[in-house]
Amino acid sequence: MARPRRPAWQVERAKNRIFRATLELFNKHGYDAVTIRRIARRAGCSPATIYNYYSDKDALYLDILTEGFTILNRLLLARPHTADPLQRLRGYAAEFYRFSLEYPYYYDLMFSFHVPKYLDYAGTAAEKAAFAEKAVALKNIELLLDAFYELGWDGEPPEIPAEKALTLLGLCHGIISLHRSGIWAELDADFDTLYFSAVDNYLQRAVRGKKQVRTAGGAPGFTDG
Amino acid sequence: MARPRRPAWQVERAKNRIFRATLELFNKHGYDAVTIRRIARRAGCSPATIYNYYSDKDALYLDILTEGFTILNRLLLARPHTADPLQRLRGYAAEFYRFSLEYPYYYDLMFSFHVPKYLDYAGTAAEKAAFAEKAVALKNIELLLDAFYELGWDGEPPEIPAEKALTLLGLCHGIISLHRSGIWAELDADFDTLYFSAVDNYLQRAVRGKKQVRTAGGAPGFTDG
DNA sequence: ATCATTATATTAACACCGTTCAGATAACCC
DNA sequence: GGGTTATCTGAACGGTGTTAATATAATGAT
Repeated sequence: MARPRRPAWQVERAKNRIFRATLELFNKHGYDAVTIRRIARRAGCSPATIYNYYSDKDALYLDILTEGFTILNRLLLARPHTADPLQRLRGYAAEFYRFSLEYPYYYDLMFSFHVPKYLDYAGTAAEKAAFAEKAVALKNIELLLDAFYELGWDGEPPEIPAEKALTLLGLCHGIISLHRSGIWAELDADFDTLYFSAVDNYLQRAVRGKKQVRTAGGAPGFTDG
Repeated sequence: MARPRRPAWQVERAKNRIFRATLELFNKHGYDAVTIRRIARRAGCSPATIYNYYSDKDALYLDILTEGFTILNRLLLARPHTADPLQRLRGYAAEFYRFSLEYPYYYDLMFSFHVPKYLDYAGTAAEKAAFAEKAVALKNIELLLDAFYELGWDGEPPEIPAEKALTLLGLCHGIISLHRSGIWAELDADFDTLYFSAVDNYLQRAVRGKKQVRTAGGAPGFTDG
């Protein structure tokens, strides 16, 4: 026979050179600047070579996406741990906000664009990378979940904290996203205080409503559509 | 002299043929399918002709954007008017939700993508179209504003209803956006009930907190960033 | 050492994209 | 009809993601 495959670590190293080149371009010049040809130039290979390591550009973005969730996770975990879950959630919200300002490219990729995510890769060659992406993304949500569990009370149905966590995430993202989309650029609302007071109000509500949450009976009047 | 310009209505008619071709492509096949060449084919002209009527593709999207806000406005106004502002806001939220499902391409264009908006066109030839876009978009927000004003009390500082309106919009958009981005596709949270109970809870809070709103003193503890 | 084999890399192309510009076409006034 | 000019278009430019054919290079067997 002839020429066995390179050992896995060598393949990984070559793949990593492409990934790092992509990352540098992405960090410095943003989403649109990441083209196969520029990546190739920076990685010191030909454009076609990239397709030996990534099935297509989307698969490459899947790795970038994972990096984004990893950065966010590192930021969230880097905060000094506060025992009070409410205070912790406030911290998370503040960190999330800061992340959106410091890493706007990542933010859009992670939360705004329709970049292929885990489910889109089920059964494909990139499934493993997609699984990693999902896992890292979930780690962030789990931080919220933990805090809301602590904030809850004994016997609280387990779907309640999940609902609260997702709502908080939605609230934070919604305000950031609308701000970033430029929709209310003309309204000159003070974005900063809007964000923080909205989060604060929501959290206050989540804690004050402890005993009466769910007495509303599941959103009456909304079935009218 | 020779060959005067066509009357304005004729120019407008030609421009409109391009616009309608774009609209049809956009409605049927979405953002990515709208290419200058496809528009030209459908409008029965050459790609270059389009540039006689629109300075560039973004200017064309500005018109599509306006159409989206117009559709939304029509949907919101088509609802039977309810005297209770709270009930009306619920209706708006439901309609907003339905809009995101029925017009997903518009939704992304209006609220998610970084499409050039009014401010980006200040001083350019497309400023007039940009101004129309802004005006229509604001009409939608004003519906929310009106309801929150009614919901308030005499002597309420005027920035409070604005804050509430934008927060509600942020909340609605955030949940929809995260859902659409596919982030929590794997969490199998019931998206429907999540959306409506979040909105309901927020509105309940807005009405219950009438007398104590703002006693929180403007989001303490958030300056830590 | 050479050869056959095959993993890896590259070259060159394909079919697109948005945009521009020189030139064709066509409509009007004189 | 001729001159003028508004309007339209074909062809091109430089870009994109992707792929098929080809070249390079490394190894095991002879």
